[in-house]
Amino acid sequence: MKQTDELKQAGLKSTLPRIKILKLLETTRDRHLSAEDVYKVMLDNNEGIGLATIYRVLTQFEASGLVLRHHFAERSVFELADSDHHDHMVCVECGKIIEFHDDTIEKQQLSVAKQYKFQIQDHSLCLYGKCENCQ
Amino acid sequence: MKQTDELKQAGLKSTLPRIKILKLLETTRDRHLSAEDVYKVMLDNNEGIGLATIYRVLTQFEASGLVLRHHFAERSVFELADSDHHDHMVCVECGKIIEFHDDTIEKQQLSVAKQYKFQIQDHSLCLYGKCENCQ
DNA sequence: CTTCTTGCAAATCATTTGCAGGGCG
DNA sequence: CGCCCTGCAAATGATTTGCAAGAAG
Repeated sequence: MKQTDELKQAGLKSTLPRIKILKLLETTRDRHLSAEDVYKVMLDNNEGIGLATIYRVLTQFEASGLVLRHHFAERSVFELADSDHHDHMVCVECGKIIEFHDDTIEKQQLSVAKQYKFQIQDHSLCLYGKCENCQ
Repeated sequence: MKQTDELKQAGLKSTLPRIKILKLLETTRDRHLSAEDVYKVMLDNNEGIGLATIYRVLTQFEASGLVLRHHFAERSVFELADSDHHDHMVCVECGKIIEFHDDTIEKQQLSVAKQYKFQIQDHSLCLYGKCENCQ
């Protein structure tokens, strides 16, 4: 059971809710799910996992580095943390999320921070607008 | 009375709460206030303005373009919308906010969006870390 | 006066926490 | 079998809304 090992590696006991949530995240790499989203899927599948557990597990996943948390549209969304760093474009029409990475921007951020003697720990860059289909 | 005119120009009836909130924002251009922040100031000044009104007024200000809303640290903060566009660095220790503008980053964002045929309406770039004093 | 606005309290929303019962190692 | 984990319900914190009383034009 792959997820079991991933959880152990992350320092988390392997339990049914955690395995199922991790599995879901792995099958939805192209999306970014909110706790509520995860909850709905679990409901549909009659997994009997409570919303509080989803929040707890996702927070634990974040703490252990398994997932990343973003704050789009005043709501937390999560994605697996095993891909390279990237920023996001969010379509305000359909909610589609496009990931991108741009070295020029990344480097320039460091440069700007240095100018202000600011020690960057993290950053979030999010472009809002309309994706190709919604224009 | 200057604020009265600004409100009318924005299409809002000039009322005492609105004038006072607008005035406060104008005297705190260097900061970014949350609804709660505004409320506390009003309380200290015995203005007798309810928190709900603050929220309503700030939302109306945003809708009319008078102020900008940001979502730092899972909480909405507002700033007058009359200055040039800039991005933010937020100190995770003391909450200090540093504004900056970088043309290279701005241009690169447009370029990236074009690559994905994404029509940018807005963007938010926020660097999190420690400011000079908190390192 | 008539309508838009406000204050207060109650209602929501997303998220967190307390607690008693359950499941993993 | 002990301790960590879970479900459920109640608690929170931020923000919104309903409604009757109050200001603005």
